[in-house]
Amino acid sequence: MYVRPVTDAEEEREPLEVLRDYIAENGLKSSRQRELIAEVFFNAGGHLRVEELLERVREQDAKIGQATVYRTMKLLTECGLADVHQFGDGHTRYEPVDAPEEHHDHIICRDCGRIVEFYNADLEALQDNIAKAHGFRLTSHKMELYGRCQKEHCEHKPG
Amino acid sequence: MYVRPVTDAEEEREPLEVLRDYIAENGLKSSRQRELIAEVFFNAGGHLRVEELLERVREQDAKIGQATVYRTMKLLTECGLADVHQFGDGHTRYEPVDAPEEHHDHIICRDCGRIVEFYNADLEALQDNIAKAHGFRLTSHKMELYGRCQKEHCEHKPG
DNA sequence: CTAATTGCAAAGAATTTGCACTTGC
DNA sequence: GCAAGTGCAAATTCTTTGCAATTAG
Repeated sequence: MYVRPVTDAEEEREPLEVLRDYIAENGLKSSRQRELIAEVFFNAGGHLRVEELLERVREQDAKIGQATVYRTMKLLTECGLADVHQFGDGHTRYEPVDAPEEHHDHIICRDCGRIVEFYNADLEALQDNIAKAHGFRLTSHKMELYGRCQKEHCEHKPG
Repeated sequence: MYVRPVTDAEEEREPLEVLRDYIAENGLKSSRQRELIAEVFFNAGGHLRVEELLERVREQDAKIGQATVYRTMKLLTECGLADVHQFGDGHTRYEPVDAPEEHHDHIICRDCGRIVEFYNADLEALQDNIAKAHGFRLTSHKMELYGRCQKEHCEHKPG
């Protein structure tokens, strides 16, 4: 797994802090529900479907409505704290954006559904060049590699 | 737009021919509807939503059911003649696979929704290497660059 | 106080499925 | 003739929305 090097200068801000600031700056209000959903989301390890997230959130507060989870995930996406993915299994997945400046991509196993993250600097640079060559100013990208992982690593079965 | 060089040796087979063979080899049956849907699909230029495809197909035969279009697109995907894409606007899009060995990727404009295709050999090679490095045998990939095209090219508005 | 947020249930949108009828092989 | 394909409508699944009640600032 790629581990981002964090220097003192670029120290990361807590996601919840970023969220609170965004809320304050936009005339919104914080709430117990939003805090809970965000907290569960950021501690969950990523690639969560809304359904899974709702499940985990309800372990802490059974009364949370699914609409609130949808609304909160949209909010987190707006303020740049979450990324949306469609890996082709029909489920929308959200993933925390820990370090906006160090984007990562995904390899998905067609056999077992395992999702592996990777980071490749050459790839990032290449993408920028391609976009420029076509007259685009790049804002983000998604790259998904689909394949089969070696048998010895292929532990889980698709859900 | 990238144009694939076609040599005599790797001459392309007509998609409809490929489809007919697949049907024959798998104990399926051809039908007027399938032929029509496939024909419209391959002549449509790509990135079609099912809804748009259904519309165009019904111009030729108003009685075609939407379920048939869904079922046919699934069939075309199975036999490698169509690729599925989710570009994040909430619509599933299908695109013809003309030349399986010359995959292309997409740049999508966040402002006008324009979808531009590109091919980059370095990118393809890099992907293979990345997959290998993670113990995956690559079967396919999707890469989507999101950005903003220069104003002078930004003609259409998002639909 | 006032406006934003919530939970619920209903509404929507996209896709799949059951089934009787039709059609290709 | 039999199995596969079709069209329709109903059923699913995922997500959004309307609204009255609640809550943060």
